[in-house]
Amino acid sequence: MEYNFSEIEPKWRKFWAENKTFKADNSSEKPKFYALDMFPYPSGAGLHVGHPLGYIASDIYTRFKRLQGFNVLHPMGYDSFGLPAEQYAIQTGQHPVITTEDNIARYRDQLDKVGFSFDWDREVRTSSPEYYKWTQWIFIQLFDCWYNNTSNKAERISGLVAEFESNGNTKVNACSDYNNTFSATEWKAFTEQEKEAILQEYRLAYLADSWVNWCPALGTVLANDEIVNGVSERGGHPVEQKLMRQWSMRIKAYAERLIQGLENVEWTDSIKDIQRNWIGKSIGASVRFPLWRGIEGEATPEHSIEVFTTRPDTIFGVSFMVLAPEHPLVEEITTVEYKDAVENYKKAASLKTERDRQSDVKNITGQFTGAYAIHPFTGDKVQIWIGDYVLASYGTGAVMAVPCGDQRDWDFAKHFNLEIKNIFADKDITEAAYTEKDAVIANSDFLNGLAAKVAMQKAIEAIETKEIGKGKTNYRLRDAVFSRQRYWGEPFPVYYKNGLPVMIETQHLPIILPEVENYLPTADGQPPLGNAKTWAWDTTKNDVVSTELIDNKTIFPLELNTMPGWAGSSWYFLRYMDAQNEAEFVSKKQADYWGQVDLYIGGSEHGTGHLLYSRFWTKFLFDQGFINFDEPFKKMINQGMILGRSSFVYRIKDTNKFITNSLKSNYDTIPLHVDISIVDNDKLDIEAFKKWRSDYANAEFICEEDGTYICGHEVEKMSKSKFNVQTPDELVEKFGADTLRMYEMFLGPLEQSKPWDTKGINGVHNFLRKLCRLFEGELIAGEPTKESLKTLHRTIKKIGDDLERFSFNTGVSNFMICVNELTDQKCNNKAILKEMVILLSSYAPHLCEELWVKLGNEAGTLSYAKFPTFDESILVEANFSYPVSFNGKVRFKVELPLAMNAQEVEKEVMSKEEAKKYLDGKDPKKVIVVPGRIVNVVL
RNA sequence: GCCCAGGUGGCGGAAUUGGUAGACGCGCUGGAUUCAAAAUCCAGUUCCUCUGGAGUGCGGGUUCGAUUCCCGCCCUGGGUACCA
Repeated sequence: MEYNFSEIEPKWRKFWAENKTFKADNSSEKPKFYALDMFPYPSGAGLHVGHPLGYIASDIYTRFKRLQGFNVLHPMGYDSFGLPAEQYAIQTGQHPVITTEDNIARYRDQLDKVGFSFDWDREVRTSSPEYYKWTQWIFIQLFDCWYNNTSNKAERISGLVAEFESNGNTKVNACSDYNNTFSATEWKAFTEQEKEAILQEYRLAYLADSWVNWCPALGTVLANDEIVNGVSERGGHPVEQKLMRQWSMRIKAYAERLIQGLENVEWTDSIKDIQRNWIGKSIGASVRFPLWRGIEGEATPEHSIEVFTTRPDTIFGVSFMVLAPEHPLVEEITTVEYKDAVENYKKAASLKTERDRQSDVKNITGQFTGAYAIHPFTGDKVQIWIGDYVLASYGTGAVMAVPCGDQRDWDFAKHFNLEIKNIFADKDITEAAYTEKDAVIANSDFLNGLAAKVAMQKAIEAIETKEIGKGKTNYRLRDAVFSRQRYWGEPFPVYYKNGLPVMIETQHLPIILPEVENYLPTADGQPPLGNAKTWAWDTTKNDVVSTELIDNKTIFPLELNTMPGWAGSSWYFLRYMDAQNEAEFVSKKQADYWGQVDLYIGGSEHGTGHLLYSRFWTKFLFDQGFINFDEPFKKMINQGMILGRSSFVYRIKDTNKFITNSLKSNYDTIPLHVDISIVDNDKLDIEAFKKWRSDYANAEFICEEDGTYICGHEVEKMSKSKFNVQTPDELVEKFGADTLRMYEMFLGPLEQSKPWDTKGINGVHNFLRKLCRLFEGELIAGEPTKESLKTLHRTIKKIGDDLERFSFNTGVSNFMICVNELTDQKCNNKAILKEMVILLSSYAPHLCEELWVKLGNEAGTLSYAKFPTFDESILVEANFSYPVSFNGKVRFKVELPLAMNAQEVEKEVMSKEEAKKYLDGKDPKKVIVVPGRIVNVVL
């Protein structure tokens, strides 16, 4: 049988689509399996071979699960809100809806060519109103909830209001930035305005003035995870700190649960670590240092500086304090004498961008304020400084400086010649601070002689007894800014009444993104939605109306910001379960049936963004009883990146002459990227090169001896500008989808990054052709040979094991071994080939469908066939060829029955001629026999 | 700096529990077939000073036996960072 993939493959893809072969049932007697891929952003560039890598793996796995009798959910969709479509709109005026539609069509076309078993009836697009209706709905739920630290879950805001009305806020244990207390009477006396302002401090989605990362070049704020090395992840523009009124998400409330939850998921250690580090839990104590009032002479407890420390055991080592320049107390405490110096320092610090501050770590700066605090245990006066190594946004924005135990404090003390007390027994701190937590504490009153760990506990006890602080856990995780000054995102279902945000009732959703003439910010600096003419909420008609009608009585302005990219992607896995539901975001029934995602495959670059936010929303939806699981992704695999292999030609400087790779060192050359499509196995197609660009039409070449021009190569990220992008389409065209699927798996372990190289693709293609040759002659129905049965069952075992541990590359190898063996055996037995086809069908589904029919089976039944059962008895051997080693070096082999015990094996081996040769007349000190494994003779 | 992952032939990689290092594929070499080419088939392919020896980044250790376990170091990739 000829391997005519270009005929076979489209035929079966059409068959699957027409017969809805991969439609998932919403209820079934079978066990369920939910396999999810990270849905793509449909960019204009289309897919390159790196994109489908994870999809191929999950597709192979889900096809395997179907064969094992699972009801499989394997959906796909598009994360279709985002910046590139908007920027294209700004440049060309093309509406992002159109760009997005076009890109999705291209993606779909490319995806279809690979033969995935997606259930396309469940497709979601985050930018479609039917979808973002529910994103808006979830936002409203978050707005309507607060976090109760006592019950340790999100609760409705109405319950909080009821509590305020009966008891005020004194008994409330909430995750909140609100520090004041009020009684029930006081609460009732507040105006609506005041009440809402307080409630904002409790809501999980809240409006607040907060320091945000403002990116002037992009004209929007960015979340922490959207900034890399102090510049925007997209575009690399500078980012500055700006105080802005923005929607935020109180993800901090879930910090502890986000750490704890990692214990219950099967993710790699590395991605769990990324999340733990990002959340940044640190255990320590908060301590108040009273201010020393030189003039009044005594400290007043109301005036104190609160610090957070992870080393309360080192409290006797405190010799000064440092506040962040932005700390609110700075102005109050600074003495007249130091006023100008402090002001100057503050100004200088505020002018530094985030990036400057980061790159300037070695440059130690600070300024004494003239004020002193009183050490709560020793009563000593300690100087209060400001310094920009202390961050306003972490802890309390103030530190107790312990130079002997913290390198930054040590550096600061050295630089400004401040005291460095040594409170560690037998540790030298003359050259650097001692930062390990294993020292014995000295010079520390009641902590003397204690190990750091014990001292830590004791210090916290003392701090609590003295009522100057308490044990405390801090998290680095900040609340997530949820507003973006963009057009192409979900509009907020929010209008403003007297400056207060009001949620639109959920029955009026979705609030559809308005048309604008211009996608840029407005002249007065409003976000792009400020350009919309129809963008006001009529509370009598419950409809969006013209902004001209705004009267602030019944018609109010709508929110001009849109939601960030991660809004839609934080819950899409739930929508797939019930994608067509118009009444709910997902029905309880479907959410209960499908439950957690059993297998999630995607890149690890989402470790601090998407994977954290979607866990947060899942926990929230769980708290509110909408779903019954609080971790979205049970098992996750992070596929590695496929890197490009760029080809280079070498042009002699200032000429149009090109030198082949091996001779380039003899000349002064410039390497130039050359399109990989005109290079085959590093050999340049010279004619094609001349045609590639007009300036090369007259190029001259200095070639290898055999007249070929050999290119150099380098492994780099795939990108258009490096001419090293390989699209899957070309390869499907040339070799077929089954070859592409198997080759992408054969490249190496899924999780590893690896360079793309088409050199080896022939090997995989030849394997499929070799397989076809097995089907060329007449196929026989009778008993298979013992040999073939062995081959088959060895393969069943290996393929099954490989799939279970996601080792797809060894899976491909094992198929090759199997086909090589069956070819040697000239196997034409139907029973063997049938099982073989089922095994291979998840890797190479098109060809296997074809062979399945050739074997006399009904078309389309292969996907739901039964995965072959491994029969161990077939592989049982009577003999084993023992490798015999002397001092660990294998010298010869002896074939012996496996039934033999150790003594018999030893006797047999030692009686052999070869053994005598290697013994060389000596007596062995010891002979180790591991039955069925090895014999080792120690001389 | 700290945390995580990794380092094996010319190349991609295999070795699942401490037990024959280099499976499988590419590439390369030689041969068969062919007028020729493609395709296919057969044989070989870790290195060396080759009846032997060395060898899984480097140095040590544990063990009868180490790619695998332990200690120290080097390199590559990823994450993160004045986080108190």
